[in-house]
Amino acid sequence: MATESQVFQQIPHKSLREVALSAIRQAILCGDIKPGQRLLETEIAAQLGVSRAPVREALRQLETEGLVVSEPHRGTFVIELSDADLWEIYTLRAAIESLAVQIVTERADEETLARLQQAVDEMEEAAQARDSARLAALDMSFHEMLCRASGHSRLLDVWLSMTVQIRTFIDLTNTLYLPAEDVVRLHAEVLAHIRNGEAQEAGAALKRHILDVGQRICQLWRGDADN
Amino acid sequence: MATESQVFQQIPHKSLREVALSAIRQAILCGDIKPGQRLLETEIAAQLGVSRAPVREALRQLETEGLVVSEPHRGTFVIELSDADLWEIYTLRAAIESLAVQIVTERADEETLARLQQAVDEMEEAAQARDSARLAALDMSFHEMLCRASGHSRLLDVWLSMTVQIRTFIDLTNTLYLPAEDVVRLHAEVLAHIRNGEAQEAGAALKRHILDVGQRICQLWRGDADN
DNA sequence: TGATGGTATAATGTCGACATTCGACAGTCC
DNA sequence: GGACTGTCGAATGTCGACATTATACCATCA
Repeated sequence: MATESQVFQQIPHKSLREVALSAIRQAILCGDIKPGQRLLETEIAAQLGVSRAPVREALRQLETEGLVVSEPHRGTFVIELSDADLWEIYTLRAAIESLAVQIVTERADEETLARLQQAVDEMEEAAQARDSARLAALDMSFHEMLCRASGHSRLLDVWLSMTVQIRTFIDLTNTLYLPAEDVVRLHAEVLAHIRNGEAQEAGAALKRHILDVGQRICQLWRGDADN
Repeated sequence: MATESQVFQQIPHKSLREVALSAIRQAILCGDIKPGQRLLETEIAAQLGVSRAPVREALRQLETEGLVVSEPHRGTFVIELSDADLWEIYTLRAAIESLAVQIVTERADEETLARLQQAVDEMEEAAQARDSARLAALDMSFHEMLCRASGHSRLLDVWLSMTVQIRTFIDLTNTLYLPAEDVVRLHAEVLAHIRNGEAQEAGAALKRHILDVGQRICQLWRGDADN
């Protein structure tokens, strides 16, 4: 390279497949397409103004991501989550996030700690302001930060897949499953363990927290199912 | 149904995409296609006697499975694993298999226990017969059984993805990374904990075992890299 | 001699059309 | 009237062809 430093950022080269992928995923997560609903390749292609080929490839990818299921010659459908699925997702999240926080504890740099601390601080504010939507968003953000900070790309992939599946079920960033004070306290607790270098304790605390939320969501699901 | 019992077995309805998927995956795992090697859609399609469409979809699926990577307009390549990748895979395996064995401990039925016991018994035989290939295969089989017995489909998916990636690197069923006696002993230990209902201990033992093997493989990789 | 620019080639990205298959509906027979 | 069977429409599965783009090679020029 003749240029001494990075001057230009890479120009984003988006294929139609990637565009279709994002569009469909967002439509599902926004709730524009509901769980169980059928995804018509022809219609999606027509709406996006592209041919069926990139749409098909995007659907295949969404299938391996676990957002949709498809049956041969029958079509592709948005997943419907049972309580067994919720159990799977939350137990898996508990296991991998526990690993993530242990890794973070062992390698945490100042910047990461500062960002986690900032999230907790903002949680505190949101809790006092009774802004539960913001609090829920910060909650998710804290967990995602942990997974990213672990530098464990496969762990992050699994985490993203699980949370995306959950989002088809409910908008996690808008609902709280714990009293606001508890949310703040539990995350502050984990962060304290990270600061103290207590990897085991941090992992255990986070695991308990996630399993607890999972149980509450399962209970809520059963309550909804009665309707 | 007019027929009283099942007379005909289901006709296996395999789409060309699935056929291509299996064929390519097996070719990679068998070592016919080596890590880093380019996968030409046209050539694969020609060899399989199909068009490029199902081959492309199969490659996309292999990509999300983590077996290949593809760059826009450049092509698709078999993954090459660095020591960082091996570290990711083994730490993740340790975390999820630990979860799997805890679940199995809590719900193990007699049949599952019997099959696990049989695997350990056969390990014992293989160890005494100095049949390391068979021992390695039984080892993998034991771990896979645990993941299947957990009834946790997402956990199993992640496990399969990780082990498939590892197999592009080395044929796990043909190489041993521990003395034969240790292999038998460690698995027998885990099984004993399962029988005793000691979920925590079973999980911890399995986690140690996997991380240990992971470290050995990483060391081996560094040794190989010097060549 | 080295760097720059153009060109050829080959692979991927995308498209429209045809083949295959599934589900529903109507017709027929008992 | 009920159950089986044949037909029809629509969506998916597959194909071959064209468009786009990256790479290698070669000619040109300072």
